[in-house]
Amino acid sequence: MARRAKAEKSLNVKQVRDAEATQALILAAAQEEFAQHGLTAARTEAIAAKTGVAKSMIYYYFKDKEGLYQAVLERSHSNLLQTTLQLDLAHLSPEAALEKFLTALLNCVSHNPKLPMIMFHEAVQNQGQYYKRSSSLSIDRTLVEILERGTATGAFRQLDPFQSAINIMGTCLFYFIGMGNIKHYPQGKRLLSKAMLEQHSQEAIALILAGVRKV
Amino acid sequence: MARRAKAEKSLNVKQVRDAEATQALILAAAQEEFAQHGLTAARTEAIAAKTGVAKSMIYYYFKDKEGLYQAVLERSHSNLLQTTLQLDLAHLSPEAALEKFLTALLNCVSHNPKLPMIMFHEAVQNQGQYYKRSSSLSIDRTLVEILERGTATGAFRQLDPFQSAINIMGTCLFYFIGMGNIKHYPQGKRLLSKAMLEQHSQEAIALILAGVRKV
DNA sequence: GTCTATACGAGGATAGAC
DNA sequence: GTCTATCCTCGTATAGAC
Repeated sequence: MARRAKAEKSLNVKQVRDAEATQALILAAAQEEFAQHGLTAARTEAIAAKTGVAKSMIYYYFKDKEGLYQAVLERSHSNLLQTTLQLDLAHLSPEAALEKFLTALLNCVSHNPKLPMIMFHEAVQNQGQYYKRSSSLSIDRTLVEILERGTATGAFRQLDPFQSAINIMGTCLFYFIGMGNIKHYPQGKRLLSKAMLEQHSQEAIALILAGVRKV
Repeated sequence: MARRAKAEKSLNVKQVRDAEATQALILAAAQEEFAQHGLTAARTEAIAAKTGVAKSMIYYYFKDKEGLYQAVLERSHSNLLQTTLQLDLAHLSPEAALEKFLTALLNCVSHNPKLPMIMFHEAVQNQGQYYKRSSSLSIDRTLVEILERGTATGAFRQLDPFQSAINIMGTCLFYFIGMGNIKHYPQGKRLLSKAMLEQHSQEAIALILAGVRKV
């Protein structure tokens, strides 16, 4: 109970016997664990320890580890999915649309840096079998469409929209995925500080916009 | 024995009782397994099954799972490390140096598409604790130096070399990491076909060179 | 060097009290 | 809804024969 009270405090939750609060607690801890380890290597034990609730609550609310994983996956993607769908890019020029899209994307992941790690584990470990269901593919499709429009109007140079969409996503997301290796680079900056995240967004957008623009 | 003979044939190995051959067999299978699952989620059982040798041979040659992991990590990186060190970029213009570096990098990973997956399991799961030792940081340092030189001479636009190096690596490597998710995108192409790999290299280089060049 | 058989611990999942 | 205690499978690692 001491452990639970502490965990609750750090996450701004109060009641001691509240279904929703407990679920939220578990989901938050699970997101961290799955982000670092992926489905197979994640430990329900570790998740329970972080939340302060009993391990069995995971099974009570989510049936099994896989159920919890799918809940985390869906919850993590929904934010980004909502955001990109609400952008209303059709009336913008390709370049303006691209910049708006990238700003939204980078803002999302800056506020949820675990998301790229989760996506990555899902891609590599599970070959995207769960990702497939959670129709997050629409994010990529949005980007491809912007690029297609830009090459058609001549605003962008001749490029392959599909390949370029992948490479652009890489430019934005790699920072978060490679963090664990990057941080050993001899330079004292905290990669998740507000200043560094802001700088990363600006640098990524600048690189991409310059990279696609017609010369 | 039937299983072993088969595995040996597919990897062009012959003798039935040969220390080096067995080690190579295990290393090859382990690389695949670790690439997909990372250290913790990898199964020694699965590695043994792929090779056709008994599970206990892993422990005979590599002491334990972690020992095998480190051997795989070192072996996987050495190729890329060798290549980048031999490039002799100092006498080239920043732009030429960058193109040569990128070509070498993309060529390496195209021939060993598992490498980026291994690097990033290492980054995410293990926070780069093994990567750190295997002085592979020199690859990134090479790229940072090219960018520093380019901004100093005015060949490149004003950009942060450290941030840009990360983003550039992302442009090149994300394709391989995100493959599991990307392949579900509704388009019939095999991402690892020679044609697609070649196209990816060209698109990535084009995007990056255009992205850093002074306008 | 290679195999088979097995010990042993870790971790997913459940039972049942409160 | 939540906890404690427990079951049992899976997976690492070793022993020992060939």
